Amino acid sequence: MRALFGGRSEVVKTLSAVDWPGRRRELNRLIEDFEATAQSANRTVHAITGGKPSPSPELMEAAVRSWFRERVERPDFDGTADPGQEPFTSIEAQRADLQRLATSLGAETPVTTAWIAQDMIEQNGWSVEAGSNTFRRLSRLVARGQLAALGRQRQDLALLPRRTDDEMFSAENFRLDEERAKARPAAHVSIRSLFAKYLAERKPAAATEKAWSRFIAAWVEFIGHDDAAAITPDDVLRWKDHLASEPIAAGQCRSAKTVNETYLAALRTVLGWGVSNRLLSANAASGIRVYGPRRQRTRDASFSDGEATAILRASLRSPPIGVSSQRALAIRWVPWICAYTGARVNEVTQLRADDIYQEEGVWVIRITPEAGSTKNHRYRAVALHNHILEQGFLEAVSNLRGPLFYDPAQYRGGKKGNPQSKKCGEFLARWVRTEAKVTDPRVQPNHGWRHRFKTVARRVRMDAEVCEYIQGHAGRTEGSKYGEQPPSVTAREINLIPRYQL
DNA sequence: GTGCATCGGACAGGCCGACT
DNA sequence: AGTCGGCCTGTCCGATGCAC
Repeated sequence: MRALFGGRSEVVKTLSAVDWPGRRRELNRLIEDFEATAQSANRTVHAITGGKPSPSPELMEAAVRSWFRERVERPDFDGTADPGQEPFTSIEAQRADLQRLATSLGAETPVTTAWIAQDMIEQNGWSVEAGSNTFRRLSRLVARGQLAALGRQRQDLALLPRRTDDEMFSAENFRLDEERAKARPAAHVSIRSLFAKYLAERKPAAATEKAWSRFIAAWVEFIGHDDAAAITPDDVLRWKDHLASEPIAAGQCRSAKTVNETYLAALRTVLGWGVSNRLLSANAASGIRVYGPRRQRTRDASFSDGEATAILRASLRSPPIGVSSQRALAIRWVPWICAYTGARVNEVTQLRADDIYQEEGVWVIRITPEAGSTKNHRYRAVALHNHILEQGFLEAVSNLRGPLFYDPAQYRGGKKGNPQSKKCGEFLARWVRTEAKVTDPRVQPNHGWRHRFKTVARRVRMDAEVCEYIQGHAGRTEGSKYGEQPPSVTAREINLIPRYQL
């Protein structure tokens, strides 16, 4: 192995890039190179040492029986061959050789026997050296198979009933082979490789990849192996109990929802993918779930009037000392946009300068997965409320380029699951707690706007279908998925929301 | 020291396909 | 078409680390 790494036991590389994104890219490239080298080295070592199993006598016998069955069931194996034909006579000529090999140790291996044996070794992925004892043993078994096939052929030619002279080819032995094959575990399938294939095919959102990677890792950690085919329902049950009873922070346990719909769902889905792609025979996690108490709600999820005005008032105060211009801009405008459009906070924090434009004479914001992500993977354009325009939002962003609420230059090369736009949303959540002093843990600091938007929309009888569109909910009925909500329509409905008087 | 980036983690929200 | 539940995604919070 060491020789394949230039005789070294350590690999040291120095990063040459001067900035963080560059370094991260360089590091990723180096890691990829290293892993590729390690993999190819592994393959080389594997090829040298075999790594492949040496077959047991039982396995070899079974393989010869399987060859025999295939041979005699082949369409060209019939009793019509003319005994005078060349192939027939040559087989007859080999008969004596085969007989000698099958019964005595020192005999020469006929070339056909060697070919069949070699083919068998390759087919089964065995490690058997030509000329080794195992090879000779296999050759003798193959010779017995050839003799039995020959005997069968002679019986067919002479229209004699088929009879098995060699016990090795008895019906009972074929039956036992089938039983053993059923009992034998399937080829090793690692749960990590299944997950990787699932990711490659499904291409889930970055947030999902981030979360599920942890769950799969937690599973492997718990069960102590990586073999997906070896997982039993009892294993999964033990994991379920462990997850539901393990104390997490503050002496609490995970909720049933967390266990069922994140940890178990991830495992179940990945195993299910394995089953549907014929890599596994059963989904060991299927149907396993925790039954826990329902969560109780003791207040409305939307901001109260007092909370809403507290946040909006705080947005007008000068921002905390030291925050970047982007964060200051976020504090000033994001709460207002959330209040008047009911958008998800990160749909707003990912807005770019180009996403604010005029259409049909109406100023709109474009919320699009291109900027980062949207939950329903769809684009939408939503009018800005007159109150936002009057406060000078357009002027505030008119000179900006690119993302409005975070600075791409600050990017250090983090994964897609932790984008800067989300961090801006998290920053605002903290700001709501500490600066705007909305501290009730039963209401979410940003998401509370979405609930409130819906509540207010009902109060002013906003058109329900347009409201769904504005908030970026997938259409509830088939009909609502057709057609568009033009800016003039969203403008009309959005301006039904009464102005916040501070 | 501090602001921002990153990651780990719990869980709420909500899409969407299956089932009537 | 409406309902339901599983799957998936986003929100929120905590901890830690780096650069200025």
